Amino acid sequence: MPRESSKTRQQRAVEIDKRLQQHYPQASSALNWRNAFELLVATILSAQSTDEIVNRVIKDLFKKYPTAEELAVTDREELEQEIYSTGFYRRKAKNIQTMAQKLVDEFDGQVPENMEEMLALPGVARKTANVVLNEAVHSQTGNYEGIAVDTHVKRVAYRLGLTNQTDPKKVEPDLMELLPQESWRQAANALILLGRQYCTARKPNHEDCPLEGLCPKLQVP
DNA sequence: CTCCCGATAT
DNA sequence: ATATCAGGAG
Repeated sequence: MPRESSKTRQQRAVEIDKRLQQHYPQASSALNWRNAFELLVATILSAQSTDEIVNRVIKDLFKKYPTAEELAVTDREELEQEIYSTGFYRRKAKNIQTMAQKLVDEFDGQVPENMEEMLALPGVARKTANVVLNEAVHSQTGNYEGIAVDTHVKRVAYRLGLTNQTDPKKVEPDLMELLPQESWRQAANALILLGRQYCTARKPNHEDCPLEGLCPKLQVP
């Protein structure tokens, strides 16, 4: 691996990180959660859905089922109906209930606070685990274990030339190497906002993009 | 790789 | 009509 190109990418990553912090200083999850359990459920529901729809659904959902205990034992079809509009509702309902039951059985109904136990929960992989750990557990300490790579982070990071990978599991270590650990939470949230507002999947707005000058304007893979 | 799946933008 | 939306499991 040539020294020149790696250095250039690293330096651009620093500039991008700085620009993102300037433009999105308070970037955080747009999901309306009040505790780690709510964020965990909300993030499971957010698969192939939008924050707007998920927020609409969880408002009523947590009014009916505020805790893991209540969510674990409720009627499956009733839960499916409650989360229907987020899509994948059968699989999500099953995952949420088995996950909630495991929290009750093994963690006194609480969300575990480390990566290994998070990943052992049904329906939870690195993206969801990183979101919950970074936003609800480590947000004050900055002791992040990884970067939440969702569809926006994956797309924007690729277009910015921060990775040549398209698999989110391979994008994450690339970003972890390029960005300082204390930026991992903020940077991911800022990349999501940038992805929603400017670097959209279908029609990226290069003219008004706050990262103007730092982007090679790569085409979508 | 396929499947799961409704809501919305283009 | 089709692509895409804070993905994960088999």
